[in-house]
Amino acid sequence: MLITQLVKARGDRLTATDRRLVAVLQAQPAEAAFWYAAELTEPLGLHQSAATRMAQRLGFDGYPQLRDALRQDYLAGDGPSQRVRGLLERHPDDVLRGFVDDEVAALSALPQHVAQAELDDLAAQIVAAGHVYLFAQGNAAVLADLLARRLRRFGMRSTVLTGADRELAERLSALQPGDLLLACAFRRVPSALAPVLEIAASGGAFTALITDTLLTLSPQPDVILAAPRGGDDYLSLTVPMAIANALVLTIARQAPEQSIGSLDHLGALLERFAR
Amino acid sequence: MLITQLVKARGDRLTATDRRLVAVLQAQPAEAAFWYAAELTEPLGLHQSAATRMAQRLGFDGYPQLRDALRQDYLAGDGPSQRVRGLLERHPDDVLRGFVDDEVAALSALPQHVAQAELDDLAAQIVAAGHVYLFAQGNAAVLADLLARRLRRFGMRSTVLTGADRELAERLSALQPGDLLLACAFRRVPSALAPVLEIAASGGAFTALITDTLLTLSPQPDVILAAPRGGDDYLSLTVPMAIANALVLTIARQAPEQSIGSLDHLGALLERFAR
DNA sequence: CGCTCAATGCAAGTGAGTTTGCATCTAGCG
DNA sequence: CGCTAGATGCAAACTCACTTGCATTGAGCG
Repeated sequence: MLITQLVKARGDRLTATDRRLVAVLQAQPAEAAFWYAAELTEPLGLHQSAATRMAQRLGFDGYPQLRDALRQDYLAGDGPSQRVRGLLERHPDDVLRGFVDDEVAALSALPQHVAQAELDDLAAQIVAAGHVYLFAQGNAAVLADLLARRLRRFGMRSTVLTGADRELAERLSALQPGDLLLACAFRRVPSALAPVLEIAASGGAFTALITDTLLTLSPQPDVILAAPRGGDDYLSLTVPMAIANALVLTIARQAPEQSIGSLDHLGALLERFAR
Repeated sequence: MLITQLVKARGDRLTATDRRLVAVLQAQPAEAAFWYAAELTEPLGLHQSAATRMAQRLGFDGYPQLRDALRQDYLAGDGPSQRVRGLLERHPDDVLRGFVDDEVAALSALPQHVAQAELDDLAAQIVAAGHVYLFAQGNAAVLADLLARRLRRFGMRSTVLTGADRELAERLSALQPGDLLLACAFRRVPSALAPVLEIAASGGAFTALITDTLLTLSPQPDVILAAPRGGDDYLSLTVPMAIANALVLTIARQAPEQSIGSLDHLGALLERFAR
């Protein structure tokens, strides 16, 4: 994309305000191609001259010249005609486009498979839980890591359960009634999942599972959030990660004082490190 | 299409010249939405006032009003911003739906920001590299982990660079010419990034960066793959993860015997564990 | 054949959008 | 702490696209 190339080449001259404007141009290329300077700057509370100066810092005579360039770029590369072409004939060489198409399709379908009400339920359980255990094996481990990071930011305590059996058993030995186990597993059932679920359930913990197709397990988790992933051969974590993110957002919504307060606390701690 | 509707309704008042102009508007709706009156009329050897008068005969105050209508019609119908419509009617309580909308929008735009050719270049460098160093801090660390896992499956050696300065320095001490550094950084520049890039570059390594907005760094990486992430407040890793996945797929495509062979090898090893 | 009306080109006038000099403010630096 | 350089807002000046009155042309019609 032209605007990205321009920033790569001349970005060192840009100010913070310029970058805010550029971000808008990147996010809304079609609309921005029509805008006057004021239409670009006013939503950001900036004067229209900011647009002129950003354009000049990017090497153009003025803002209209930048806009012309954006129009050309938009019509040449990303115009609607190109788009339709893209959807019809699959791109044999464009791995990125093909992959993105699959991912978008899978992601768009996610709300049909997971209801907000289910997220609300699980979020409430997590907010109420004493300690959260996150189980994952293999690639799914990055999901558990991500969830652990986000929960930590909210001031919630969690333990990531990864690795071999002995490791798992050790970590689970601290489990108490009122705790919660959230497992992430895809395609195949990890051999450790059944015992972990059993231990958690018999220990009085609430159990939940984020998965793609693993709908029948024994013991059955209390909550299952399941949505198919896109693509056939290469399975990404986009869809389950979206579930995880939406879950985090739902938690933040349910316990705003706790989550926001924790972020403030985090900021204060960070400043003490910066000294 | 709007212009067709207008002619149906008011076409009886149009002159022969008007119809020639309308035909151009119908044939090139995307381009015409940008044109000044003169740009529309001059290719036909007509004066710009012809545009004004055609617009008036179609019921508009003047030519700019007609053009605005064409733009609206273009953006609403054929344009890529049907997603904007989805973003307007926001779901206040459905966190999942809102989040998915943002993510789909950002992901759809990804191919506009990163070209397959760029992925091809970087993939070739990675295939040729002796050792791959993956740098990431904070949330981005999950990305580095994911890349490390995928590369490992292809039989490529990699080192994840996370954590504090001393740790980084130790790991980097093994860096050799012909190695490759792939950094992941978003929104803010991690303080360790500049020295790491410097060390890698001066050590003869190829340097690359996956990012959202960090386009200007010193030293500048050899390759930058940049695409904005969706949403305003909550920034997910969906878009950068898609870049990473597409990169992995591109590598697999470029070095099929190596990547597939490694997977076979992995399967054989797994069986020996299962015994 | 000449009259009338509508269409079109021309060019001056108008107004919206853009640029730019100036003043203010902030951050970096000695 | 004061100084300098750069960034930003403001407002006047300016540019340029658009409109409109007028003149010309051509077609239709008595």
